[in-house]
Amino acid sequence: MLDDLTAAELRILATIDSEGSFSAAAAKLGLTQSAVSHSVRGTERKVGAVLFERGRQGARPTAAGERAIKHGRGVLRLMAVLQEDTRAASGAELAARLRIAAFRSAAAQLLPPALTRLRARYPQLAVDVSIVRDVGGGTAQEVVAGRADIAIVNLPHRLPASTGLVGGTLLEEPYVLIHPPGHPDPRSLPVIDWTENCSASTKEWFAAQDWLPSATINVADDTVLLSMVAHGLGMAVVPRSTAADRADVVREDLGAGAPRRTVGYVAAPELARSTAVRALVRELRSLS
Amino acid sequence: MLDDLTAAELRILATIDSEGSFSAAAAKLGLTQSAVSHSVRGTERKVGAVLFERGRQGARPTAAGERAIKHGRGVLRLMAVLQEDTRAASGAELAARLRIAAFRSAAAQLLPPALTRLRARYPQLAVDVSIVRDVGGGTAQEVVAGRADIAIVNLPHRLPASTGLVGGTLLEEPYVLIHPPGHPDPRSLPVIDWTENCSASTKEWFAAQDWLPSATINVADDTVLLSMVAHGLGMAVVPRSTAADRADVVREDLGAGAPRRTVGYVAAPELARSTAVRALVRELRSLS
DNA sequence: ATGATCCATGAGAGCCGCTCATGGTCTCGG
DNA sequence: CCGAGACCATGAGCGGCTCTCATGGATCAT
Repeated sequence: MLDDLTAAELRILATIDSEGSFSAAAAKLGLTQSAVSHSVRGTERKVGAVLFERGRQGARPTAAGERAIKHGRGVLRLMAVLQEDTRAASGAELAARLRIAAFRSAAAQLLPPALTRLRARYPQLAVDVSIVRDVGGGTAQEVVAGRADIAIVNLPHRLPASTGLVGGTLLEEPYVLIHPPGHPDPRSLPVIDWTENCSASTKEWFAAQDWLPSATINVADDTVLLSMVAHGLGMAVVPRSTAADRADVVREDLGAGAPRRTVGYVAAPELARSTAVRALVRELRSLS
Repeated sequence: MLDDLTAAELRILATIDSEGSFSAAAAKLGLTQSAVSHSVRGTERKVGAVLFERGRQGARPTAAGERAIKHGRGVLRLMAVLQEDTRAASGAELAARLRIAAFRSAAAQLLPPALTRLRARYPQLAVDVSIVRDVGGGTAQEVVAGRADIAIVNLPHRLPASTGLVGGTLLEEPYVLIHPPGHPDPRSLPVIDWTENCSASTKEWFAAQDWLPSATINVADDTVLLSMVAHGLGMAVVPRSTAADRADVVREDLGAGAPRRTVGYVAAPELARSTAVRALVRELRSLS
């Protein structure tokens, strides 16, 4: 009852959950099925609750087990961060693995310069970038599921606060109107929209205008969109940085009422304080 | 290097930090000084960094030690939450201890009804309320220092985001003007201000008025303030709930431009997800 | 010097978590 | 209906880890 749980026990709980049975977890962890059985029994005694329903198909977590597993994963993450972090603070190289989930345009525009500087500062830091389409749960879902340490998100991001994630703002920028060079009346062109575009604020802006776009084309990729605009197929409203460094389109400032997009990040609270995540956030912020 | 740290080791680190020496920590934990020494040596080996500078005055954490201790405290808190929480989920009584830090008026007005309902829901939940003057770091400081699980704060609250706390809004209410009953010209009375009053927004409001208070009296306690107003010593601008249920003062609505105060909470991220903290937040929110 | 603080270290006791071996229970397929 | 093959449970025993009990060494006061 007053006994501590060990990291090994928590790892066993988590592994049973993801593998689905005691024996599979044992195999995965290089242990005996017996060890796993004993261990679970022990933690159940310590916690004072039954954590798994054992059946022929393996083991399923009970309600209590769910909570234990969830918090247990948090403990394990935090302990990993503790080790990496104190090693880093002692002057050793930060030799961790940082898993970033980002939507395409962020990965293409924000991450390269930030990662360059991060690599210069921490050469031993291994970085995984996974590209996630920013629909549904979006990139934050990757953090919730434990597949990423930090997610780059478009703010405001609609995810129940109950997930317990923490985050912050990275940069804010206005949208600009882009159109083909040399067109006599760009606003008569059809609008090219982009699936992952944070459409709420741009839609609002369009609604407030006294002119209406003639038609709408939907495109899945921002590079394709830029190329279509450059070829005269239409005009588009995109974040300024998306259109930066393109000589083949014309940017038109939308003035004070321009829609703006805010890019932020989200991380599990245990990881938000780790050196690796904080270093990345610092680099991303210093870009603008 | 790949070895897990145990909860006992983390507790030893934290205790050395707060007690200042190996021997004092040993005494506090009911261990031998030898055990502490061995333990620290072991964790230093596991982590790969020296965590304490040993001197004649005891032991001081190194930079690496600071980080290990900080994260270690987080791990310990999270492990405690894990145990309480899974027990609660298994149908047992939630038998935890919830430490609340609040400023005086919140403790007096918000907490009593919320705690009544909390007690009805979780009879076994032990609650400690500590009153903290809302100056300087304010109540949030108590959470940062680990002396409280949740703090009631006035928003916006100015604390560096780097502390990694999470929080939210609980309620928002307007300020009202109160003055003695039956006074011919209440606005000619001196203003009684109150040290803990969230003065920024009320100062702004006064500055925007076309009349100026004749003088200012400062009082340290809201009950005293109300009593002074009731006795005709002056008038005051206070949050509406502060003046509620007082028949001996007159409340005057300040209209649409009235200053407002926002009350929120702040908690360590590990604790924000615990059943106890979430239950309290739920109760506090359902008051308004 | 002597004592009072610290922390370090070596040797042993005890506990805890592992493996090994075995047994129980349920669900298949012949 | 009876093995075979999934599961998980349990008891015995071994090894390692972490305690205590001794010391010992360093530094600072008186």
